[in-house]
Amino acid sequence: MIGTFDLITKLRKMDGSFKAREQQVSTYVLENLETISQTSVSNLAKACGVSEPTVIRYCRKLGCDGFKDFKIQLAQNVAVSLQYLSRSENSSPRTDNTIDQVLTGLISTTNFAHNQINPDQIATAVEAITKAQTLIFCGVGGGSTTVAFDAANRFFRLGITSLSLNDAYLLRMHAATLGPDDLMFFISSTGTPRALIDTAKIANQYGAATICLTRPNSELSETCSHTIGIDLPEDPDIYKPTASRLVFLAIIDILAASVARKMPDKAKETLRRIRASLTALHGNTDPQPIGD
Amino acid sequence: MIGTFDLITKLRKMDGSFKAREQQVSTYVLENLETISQTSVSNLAKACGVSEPTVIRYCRKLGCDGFKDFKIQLAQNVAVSLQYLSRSENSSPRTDNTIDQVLTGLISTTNFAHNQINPDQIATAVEAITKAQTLIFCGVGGGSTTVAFDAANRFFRLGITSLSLNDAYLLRMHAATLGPDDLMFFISSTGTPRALIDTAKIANQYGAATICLTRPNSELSETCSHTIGIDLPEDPDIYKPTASRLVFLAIIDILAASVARKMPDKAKETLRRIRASLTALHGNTDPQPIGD
DNA sequence: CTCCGAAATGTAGCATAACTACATATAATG
DNA sequence: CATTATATGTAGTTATGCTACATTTCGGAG
Repeated sequence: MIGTFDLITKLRKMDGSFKAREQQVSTYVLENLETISQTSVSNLAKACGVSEPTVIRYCRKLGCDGFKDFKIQLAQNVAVSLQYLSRSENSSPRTDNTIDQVLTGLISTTNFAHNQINPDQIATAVEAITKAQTLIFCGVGGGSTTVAFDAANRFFRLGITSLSLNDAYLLRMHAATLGPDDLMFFISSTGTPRALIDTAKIANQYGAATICLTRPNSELSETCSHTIGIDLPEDPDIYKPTASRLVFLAIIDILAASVARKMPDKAKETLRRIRASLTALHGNTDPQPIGD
Repeated sequence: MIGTFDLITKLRKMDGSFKAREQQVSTYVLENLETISQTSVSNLAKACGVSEPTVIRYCRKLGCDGFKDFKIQLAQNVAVSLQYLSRSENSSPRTDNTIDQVLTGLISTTNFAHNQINPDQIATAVEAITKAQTLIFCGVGGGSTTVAFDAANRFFRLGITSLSLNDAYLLRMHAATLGPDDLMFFISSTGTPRALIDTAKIANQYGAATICLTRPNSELSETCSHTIGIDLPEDPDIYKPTASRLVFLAIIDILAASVARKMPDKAKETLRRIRASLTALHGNTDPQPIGD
């Protein structure tokens, strides 16, 4: 929808090639970019010493639907262009821009992930999770451990029995206790840890579903029955921690949200109970991350 | 100029505190952020099963001049949030856009946080952390527990003794063992949990540094010696998990990266050792999230 | 010149959008 | 159960964006 191929640029580029009256409009617009969105055709026309239809024809020439569309596109362009200018005031000297670096990294990694995520894989995973009685999230090595921990924490809130494991022995032991109603979910950025691969094999053997969130075509991915494949670039700057686990967490969020929407009643009730159980502690029922 | 201090955020923040009909509008808006700018009051009202004035009142409640203003501000917000998410139409049918919703939420929350983070507070925290011998990260309630866990995991990689706690008893007990060389780092999205506040008091008493990453002006914030203040909107759609803990994690990343840069030699050596210890397991020294 | 025709611009009126004032319904309170 | 408050809807007003058509302007052929 947002066909906004940088309207301002287009406008500048075409400037000069307009017929006399439209040029007047163009000049005025360029000088008042920020305020146009609050103006009406008639005002703008008056300000340019031009008739209303001229303004509209001008908008059309720029590829907009009409004045309305023009205003919105322009407003969006301006907002995008100006967003960085405004943030310099409150922030101090800013000698070191680690803040920018990390947050920019997070955004670009998110964007990168967005293109990689295969909705079908998500859908398949969601279906499997919905069917499962018990979820076991497995991650080893630190980053993935965090993700697994958080995942269990998310899904139990939906009323699904969930736990997370990160110990190589416990992984195998748990796998051996599973049955067809259970699901083991493996998290790994590399897809190589032996502990996970072996555990997946055991789980498969006993008929449990196995899903992994990991690099596609990795050994772990080959072993599990479903894969959510994602291959994120690691920043070689060892001081700049990777954003990949954040994206993994975001994917867990996607799964949790999708699952919740498939079973809204149960989830709603569970969350209500959880929230109620917390009210006594906080005396506060505002929207909050349920459980701090 | 653009008074648009992230309308989407505001909208999410206030969500839940609306009266019934306005809530209906809010819900619809949140689910159709991108298309609102092309809609008219009457259409929107119809789509929500609500009367036109209700829609307008809703806009006013959000601080907009009227529907017109609302549309423009929202369009600008969406543009800023979405500029990163490449709208590639490779993404399949898109019947259910949970993926987009979660990732868009993450990005807009990140942008929002970017504007809130005070570099001075970060700098102060970094200095304190650099001086500390032992770091104890404290978070209770699930989300913050994850963050604390991950934080300890990050900082130990820099060669700083770090652990994380989430048990109310252990928190207090540990606090009682601390001295001036130690630092307790509290994580809470609300800043209200008793366990954390009490623990901070104990830690203060014994001369340990206390830093919190939480809502500014909260009780926790008042108790600690330093605060990294951030007040994130919670998405009241209980099915859509909050992005706030992801931003918290990103802030931890910022801290870790900053600390690492202040002590590059030690950190580098530690990371080298960690990586070496893992090579045997993976046979792989490519840039990777150190430790899967 | 002046006449024609095409391009450029304007006029006036229409449909719809946004908004307002007031009326009705619903919930809270004594 | 009556009485306020609060929430929501109805219907009508104003302003906005747009369209169909009229008028002007200008370049060139006769």
